Amino acid sequence: MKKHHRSVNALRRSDLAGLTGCNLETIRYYETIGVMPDPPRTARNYRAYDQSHVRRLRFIMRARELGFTLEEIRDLLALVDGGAQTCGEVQVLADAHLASVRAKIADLKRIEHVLASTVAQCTGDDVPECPVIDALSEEA
Amino acid sequence: MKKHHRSVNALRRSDLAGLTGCNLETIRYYETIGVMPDPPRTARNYRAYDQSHVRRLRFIMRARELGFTLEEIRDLLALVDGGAQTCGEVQVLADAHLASVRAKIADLKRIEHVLASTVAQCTGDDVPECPVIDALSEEA
DNA sequence: CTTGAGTCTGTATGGGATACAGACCCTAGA
DNA sequence: TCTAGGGTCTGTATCCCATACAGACTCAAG
Repeated sequence: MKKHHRSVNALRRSDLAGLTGCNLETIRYYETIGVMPDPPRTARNYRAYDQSHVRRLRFIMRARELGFTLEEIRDLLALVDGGAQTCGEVQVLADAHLASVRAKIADLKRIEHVLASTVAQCTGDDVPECPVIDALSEEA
Repeated sequence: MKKHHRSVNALRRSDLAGLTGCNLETIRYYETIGVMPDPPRTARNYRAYDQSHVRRLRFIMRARELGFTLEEIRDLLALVDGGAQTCGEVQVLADAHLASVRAKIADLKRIEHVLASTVAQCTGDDVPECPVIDALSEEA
């Protein structure tokens, strides 16, 4: 047994980071903004995490991967923490997020279209005339 | 004639903002980061813009609308300011930007797909079981 | 006991703005 | 001519989502 002087199953910050893949400092950040709870401390003031923290951090990370903002995640967690979340409530949040993701995609597609069709006109030559510069400079 | 005591065609900050639709404070921000030049000042230290500033700010705003970062815009402007930009040089920058836009779209589409197919399983009912929560909580 | 690694806190950085405070100034109306 | 209101000036704070670093402390292995 390694770590035999530490209380059973107590995880330090680096352990939690290792188990979740989350950056060390980010964990602390999540605590200060309140999406992760302040963990209990050892006698020497070290954070002592357990499996519940691992689960919660993974939840947060998966939500972030799906593009939920920390504010949205806070709302999701508030439902879950209340213990009485309903599928309906969660769906409202998820649908709202989905809508904003779709809006961003639409925005970027518009940009991509303009950009691609402009760049397509470039000769790529050693000449100063350039459709991209023209598009940005035009006195529309 | 209005404004007859101001030097001919001198534009104040609010004039430039009005002509371009750019936020007042943003203009100052662009000056501090150097994408807009420090304009000449009146005797009383007021910024005195002219048409060249209008053109440059419009250029910047169009580039921002196309999602260029201010850093990328700085590069574009450096080429233009050099007066010897070539279509080839500009194309390199625009192509790089286009690639990053496409990467973002791909990312968001992946997110959209996961999110949409998960939410589609929601009953929306007043029950605690929810596929979205399950997906975020799963011990994968 | 020493040494290196881990942890603690507070604070700075980044991008891209936006907002506000407190001082100054300008112009139109009375 | 005075005054009231707006505009302008600067510096600094705020937002989001982290990431990084400094300086102090502590822990574990040799």
